[in-house]
Amino acid sequence: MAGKPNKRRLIVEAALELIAENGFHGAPTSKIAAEAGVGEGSIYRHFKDKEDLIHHVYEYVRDHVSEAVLQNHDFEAPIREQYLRMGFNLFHFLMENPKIQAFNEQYFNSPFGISRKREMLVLDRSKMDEKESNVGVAFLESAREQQILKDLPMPVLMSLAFAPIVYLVRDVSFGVFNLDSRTVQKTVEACWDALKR
Amino acid sequence: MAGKPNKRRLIVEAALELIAENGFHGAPTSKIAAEAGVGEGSIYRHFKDKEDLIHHVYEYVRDHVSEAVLQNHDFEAPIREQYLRMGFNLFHFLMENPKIQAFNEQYFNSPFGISRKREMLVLDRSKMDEKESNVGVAFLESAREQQILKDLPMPVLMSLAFAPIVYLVRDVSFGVFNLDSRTVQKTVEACWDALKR
Amino acid sequence: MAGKPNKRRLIVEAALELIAENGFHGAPTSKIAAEAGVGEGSIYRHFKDKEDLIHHVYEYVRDHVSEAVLQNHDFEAPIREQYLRMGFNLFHFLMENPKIQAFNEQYFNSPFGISRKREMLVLDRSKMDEKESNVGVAFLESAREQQILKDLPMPVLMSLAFAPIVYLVRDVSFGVFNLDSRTVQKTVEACWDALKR
Amino acid sequence: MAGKPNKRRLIVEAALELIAENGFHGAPTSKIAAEAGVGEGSIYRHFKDKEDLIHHVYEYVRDHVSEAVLQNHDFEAPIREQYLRMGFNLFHFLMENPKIQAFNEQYFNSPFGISRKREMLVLDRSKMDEKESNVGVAFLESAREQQILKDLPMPVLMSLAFAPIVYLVRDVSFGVFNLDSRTVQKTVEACWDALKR
DNA sequence: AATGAATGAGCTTTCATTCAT
DNA sequence: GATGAATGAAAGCTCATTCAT
Repeated sequence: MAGKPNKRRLIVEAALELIAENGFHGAPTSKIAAEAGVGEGSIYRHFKDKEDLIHHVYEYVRDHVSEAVLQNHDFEAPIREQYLRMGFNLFHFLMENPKIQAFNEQYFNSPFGISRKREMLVLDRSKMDEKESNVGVAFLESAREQQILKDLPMPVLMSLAFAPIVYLVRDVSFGVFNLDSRTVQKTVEACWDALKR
Repeated sequence: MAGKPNKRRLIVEAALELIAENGFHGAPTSKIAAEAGVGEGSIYRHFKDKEDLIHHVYEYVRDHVSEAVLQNHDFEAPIREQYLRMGFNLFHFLMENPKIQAFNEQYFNSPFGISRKREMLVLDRSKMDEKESNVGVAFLESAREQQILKDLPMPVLMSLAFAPIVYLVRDVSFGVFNLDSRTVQKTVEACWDALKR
Repeated sequence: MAGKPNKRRLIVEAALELIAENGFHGAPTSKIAAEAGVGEGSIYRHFKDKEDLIHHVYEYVRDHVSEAVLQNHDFEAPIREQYLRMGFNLFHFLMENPKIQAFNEQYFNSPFGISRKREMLVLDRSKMDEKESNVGVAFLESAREQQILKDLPMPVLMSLAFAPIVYLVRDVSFGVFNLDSRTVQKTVEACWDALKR
Repeated sequence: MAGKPNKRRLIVEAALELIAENGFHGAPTSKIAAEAGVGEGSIYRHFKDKEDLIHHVYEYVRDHVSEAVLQNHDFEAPIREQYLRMGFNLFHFLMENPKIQAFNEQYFNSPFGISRKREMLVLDRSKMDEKESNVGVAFLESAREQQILKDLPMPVLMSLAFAPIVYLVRDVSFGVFNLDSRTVQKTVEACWDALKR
């Protein structure tokens, strides 16, 4: 299987690694190329420019997060169970992939991520949800319709559901403190208290 | 009072403005000096280097946030009221000071902020809380002791209490959507549901 | 005839077009290959390197100019008539083929053209004239021998005969002004005044 | 007098030298800086970018040519004498300053010079003549009004008057052949025959 | 023969920092 | 103290050329 080393992917992963560890400043194209084991010019065969590469790294990251969040998901389970599973999944995935977490934070607080957000606004809302929205939106929307969740706008529900988790992981990644699995569970349950009616 | 233009402060405020608006990329020392109305060399008389300056901008920002959160605070009010007031304050302060919000996000997700966090870990824990922790920690700690809040580690409580607010403000700043005052109120109340026992 | 698409010629013409329109800067080998409809590598099967290609473009251009100048030439006509015809021909050909004019100017004022000139100096003088000299030389030489023209060195006669025309065409190509056919005629006649004894 | 080495001028002269000798390709900013004896960054303190520098080199060159052409000019002398003096001056100046000639040719046949010409067209005609036109225009215009010259458009007169000289100098510069002073004189006189009624 | 992905030297430009004034 | 001209390392990107297919 495979065979071709898939240069494009190597470049994306090298960029992810370097940006996560050193920020955009610490990820010059020369280092990215070296880390990926390709020539500097090859980056520009696969991506229009550095910005384009970074957006593709984001998509790579987003897809992995989405996949992880849905791991072992049981669409028949009660809504609460479904949410707890997603929260738990997200927590553990980010903890085990601190680079992804680190990249995401860098991205969304840089001109790159901002311009991406801006572009998203131009797109039709439904399309945007479909492609972009991190699986969570659809789930929360349906739960809100079932009157299980508080009647709040979607961005608010998204924040209540996932922001504490992401913030916490950041602190844990930086080694500020540690969380045992039981506390993680209780944290996600607390988020549920914020969401539920 | 006043009289001296306080060059140091002018530089800090110029840096805050530029970084908030254009990111670290868009804030070269030459522009900061121009914006502050001082010579380029003068920055290095007041700060060891650019990194040092940026850390001082952070401190400036942090102090303003702390002050804003405590505005009109009634230490005698019920804990819930106290928290709602703080959440509300934070929300409105960040909304009305998008530059501070923007800077904070940039800072905490850049090598600058990370190295700051790393340094903080070296400091004595209690000292850190004293200097650093955004007033909220003391408040939450006492409320937890009174068994009003869930028995969770402080970083978890901090996340539940403030992360959704900060995330939401980011989206609002980017113009993704708008929040009326009533929804803000309900959002902070939802956070309280996550915190309370 | 035809049948083979003559890749070599396609490449030369693509290069001519691009260099004329965008200068040497705007004519990377990748674009030349694309414009010619061949693979990038194929250029190097037909030409040693880019410089070699450019010299061949020049030869292509030179041959076309020479042919055009001799159009409808009557070797029996009076010398003056012969010259006027040549001047007129040159003028109109360059006006109608601005790319050829544009390429020529680029070429003769670039390191490529200069090195070409240098090489020519090494060649035997008579051979050079035969191959290189734009038909005009032989004509002027014979007219000088007949004592119709001033007794000046050949390069001087060539300049008097053709330089004003070439310069004028450049200005016209750039759109600086326009020339009606009658003025062209009078211009060539003026050049004749410079040449004739 | 002097004292300051005038960095700006050093850069302009270094650029002139390198472009004249090696073409635009052979004049990277790094070499220009080295030749001028300044840091690479200093170029950008004095000029917006490389293009800006090149335009300034042109102005430097143009001013020197204009000055040289008017050397020992006697505005009271007969028109013919005045023209012969100008032609002679131009010839000798370019011969003695082959770099200026070489630069000029490069410039006017590059995107730089073309864009300059385009800009010139936008300017008011009279202003353009005043600032730009190489002294010759005013002279020829007045002579035409006095009915001494043929009644031809100004660009035509300019070509007849100066193009043969410039072309010849190019050949001489490249070492194709040599001209004694007497032949130069006769060449300029031949140009006069083209101009005069 | 023909291709075009891959390369890396070399380009223009920026910017944190220094230091003579 | 304060300045800002000068610097040069390092950045993003291009493109002539090669070579495995």
